[in-house]
Amino acid sequence: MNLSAKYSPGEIEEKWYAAWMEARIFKSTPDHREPYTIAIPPPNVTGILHMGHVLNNTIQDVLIRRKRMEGYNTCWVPGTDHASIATEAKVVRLLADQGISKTDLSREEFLRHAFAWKDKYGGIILQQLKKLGASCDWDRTAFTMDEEYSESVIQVFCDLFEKGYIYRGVRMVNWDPSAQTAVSDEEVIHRDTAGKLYHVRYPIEGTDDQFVTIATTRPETILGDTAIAIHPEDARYTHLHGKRAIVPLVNRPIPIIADAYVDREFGTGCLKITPAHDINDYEIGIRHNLPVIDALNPDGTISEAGELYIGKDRFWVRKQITKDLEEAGFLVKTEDYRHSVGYSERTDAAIEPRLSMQWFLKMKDISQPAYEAVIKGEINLIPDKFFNTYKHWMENVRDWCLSRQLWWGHRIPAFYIQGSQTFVVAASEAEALEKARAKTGNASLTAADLSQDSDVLDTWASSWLWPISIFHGLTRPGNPDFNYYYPTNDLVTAPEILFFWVARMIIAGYEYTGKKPFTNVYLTGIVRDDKRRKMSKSLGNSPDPLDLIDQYGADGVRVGMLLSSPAGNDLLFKESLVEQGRNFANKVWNAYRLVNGWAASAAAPSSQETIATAWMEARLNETAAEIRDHFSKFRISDALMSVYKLVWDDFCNWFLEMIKPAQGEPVSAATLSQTISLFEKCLQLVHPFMPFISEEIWQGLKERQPGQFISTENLFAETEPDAEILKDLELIRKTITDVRAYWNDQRSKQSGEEEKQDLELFIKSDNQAVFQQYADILKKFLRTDTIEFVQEKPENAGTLQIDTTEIYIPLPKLDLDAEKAKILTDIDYFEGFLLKVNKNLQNERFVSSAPANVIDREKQKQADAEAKLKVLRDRLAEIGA
RNA sequence: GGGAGUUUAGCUCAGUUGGUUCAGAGCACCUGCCUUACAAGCAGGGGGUCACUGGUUCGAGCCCAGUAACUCCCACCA
Repeated sequence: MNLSAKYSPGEIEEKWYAAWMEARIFKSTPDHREPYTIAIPPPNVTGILHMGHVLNNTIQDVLIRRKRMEGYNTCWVPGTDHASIATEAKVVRLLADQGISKTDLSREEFLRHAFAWKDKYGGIILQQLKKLGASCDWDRTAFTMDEEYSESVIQVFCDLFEKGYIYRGVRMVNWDPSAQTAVSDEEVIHRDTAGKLYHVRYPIEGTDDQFVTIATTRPETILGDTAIAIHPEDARYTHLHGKRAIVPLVNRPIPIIADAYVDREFGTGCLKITPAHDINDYEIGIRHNLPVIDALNPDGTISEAGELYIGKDRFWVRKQITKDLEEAGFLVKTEDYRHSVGYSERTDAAIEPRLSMQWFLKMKDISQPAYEAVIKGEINLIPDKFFNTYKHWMENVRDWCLSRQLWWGHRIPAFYIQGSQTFVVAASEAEALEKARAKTGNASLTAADLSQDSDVLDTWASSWLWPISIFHGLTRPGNPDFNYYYPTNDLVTAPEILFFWVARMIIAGYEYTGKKPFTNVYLTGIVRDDKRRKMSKSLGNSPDPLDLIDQYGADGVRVGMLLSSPAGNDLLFKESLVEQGRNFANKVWNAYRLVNGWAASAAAPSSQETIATAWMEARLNETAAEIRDHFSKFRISDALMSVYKLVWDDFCNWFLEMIKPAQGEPVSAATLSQTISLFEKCLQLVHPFMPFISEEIWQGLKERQPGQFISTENLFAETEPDAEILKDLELIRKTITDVRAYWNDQRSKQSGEEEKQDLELFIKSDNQAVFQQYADILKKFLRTDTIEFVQEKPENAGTLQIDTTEIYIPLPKLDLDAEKAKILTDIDYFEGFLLKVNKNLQNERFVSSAPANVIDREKQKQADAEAKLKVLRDRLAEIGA
């Protein structure tokens, strides 16, 4: 078979993904084996694959594939999130492009458009995950607005209401004027923003020339002012106590109140109070019983209550009112001012604090088991630095605003009776009617008398049920899938949503199943560019993962992504990492080309072949143990690096070179078959990281049965590595490296014909047996025919010392001065070293307090150093000091 | 303002309860090689006062205190 010198992933990846699907090896059904389950963090249904997804899903796939090969019944459940705000915003934009305004549509019409959009574009991201190699059980693909899933969301809402955890109330919320909905605290991003601080004076009622001056960054909110506040002990303003001020332009008299909240140091020490549009003002308003003037409409324009500028946008008004205040003589001064402004995570609109009627979930009691679970270590956060973050958040948990003023999502199952504020909560309209009749005592109520709350639930109020509802644990409690797969094992997600999602899943898990939803939470880092900037569309610094896959192959992308991403650390993504991944794939490919081209002979294996296979076997077992350890600690990139070095250095550069026959020559049949078996084992270690190429080569190495795949073979058994051969080969490898370096260096100092002299080795060693045993390997790697063992140094030979072994290498031109200098440097070093060791051993407190093994080591160090020094001093004497 | 974390080679990071010859890895860099699997490669090499200062200890990259710089999370002053 002729194989290309360059590995081309494209067709191979498609071929094997199709074969895996055909053979249904990702499919999981409950059986006698131990399950290993991961619930995917569902991406937005209309999302497309970005680098964050690549990182996150590569890690999940690595975990799943590894466990699959270890014999677990692995189940990775994929799915998507309806992502209420993000999706609704997208649909609104799409409709706007078609000239349709959301406000012109009925709820039903809008939802028809939204579902059409979802059906067309929804799930694209899942197809993209397949390109990456994600081995999900696609038959289980879930969506948070599936009928049964929705049922569970509503069921939970009703239940929480019954239990008294849910309440309805007027609260100051973060209002997104663009999406026209409340958003949670977690969805507000605070950014330092350049603004202005406007100093505005309010006339004191009943005077012509007295004013009180306040400072504000939002002059348009003057329209909603209902008081001026000063600090009760501020001597500058005691004369104002009990007086009233006049709001400029609108000419509304408002009280001047005293409240200790006011910071005397800031601005003028006077604070205007706008209860409807500032959370602190709102609280002051409650304390002082102030009226509330809501001067803003939901879309961010001035409402009728604002009296002026009605219907104009808040930012336009800010400019205009400044001008008008100035003209009327109320604007004292304006200064540049940087301050923190909240922006909507979804729409990037500046958030307005706004009073509105919302639904809330009381968090304190319900979150207690979730708090304890992590404290007690029932659930592990990886890395554990997130433990403190989690603890801190849980100890200061705030009530959760559940309602969103959107249409796309789960509609809140509250039904108002005859347009009043009296309501019932029920899972269906029929049930609601029953409850309404009971509540009102009016048996003649009909469905027409009920109107359902128009809000939908926060997205997280559905996705917090994810690990439960993907197995229908609420709608069909105790079903076999749920019993078998739940709790899931590992969750892989971003730290950004630790509170949004992870904490709430834990809460829901304990509340509704009495069990944790998962055991380990692996928190990935954020994918950044090499300048540590977050990848974003606007910066244009985010490569398209699909382009990368086209260019480098999915295996290369996966490896590139994992090469430098320990858990919880941000990943500085560079395309060169993906290149490195591709190069690794190519390396493996070429190892395959080499082995594939070998013919088998009937001859018995040579001694070096026997040594090579035994050594490779030992290295493999040693590294496999290392990798197991890394996986047990979720050190995925360390595990990858172990595999990388095992394959590249040990397997390719040492093992294959050891057994490689001269061109066109065969290798012994026994060695060839052992090589194939060793290669297979390497590929099994590679497979979780590079599923495609490992499958391709594994299939090519031997005839396979239909339905036989690399992942259906269990990982090889744990075997203790042969320590002796590892130690011996370590010495041999060091010898080869040192001799090469020495020979290269010396040759560069020779000149003319002398350079052509062949390398010859004469060895004087108290370790002679080992060198003898591996002489063939030394000869092969050093390209020499001559290795002899001697007691005396030959004429005209330089000396290379390794530990206490002396290797004499004949050279036409010797640089004795350089050799002497080197000996002196080494003597210096080892004398210093010995001094330190001796100091320890002569120190009574060391000898009495250090453990026995440490003392033994110290004695060994002493002996080693003394032996080396002796050889060095002898050489120095011989050379003629 | 509250909390957490980081600081080790040019870059990104390991260094597992203080004890091998401990100062490491990958990449980058330098040198020599188109050696018959692979130049997407092979062989070899240089490079760090472990942020700083003090302390504990027979012994500190590791523990303690202080200092400096940076990062993140939470809350937020109009």
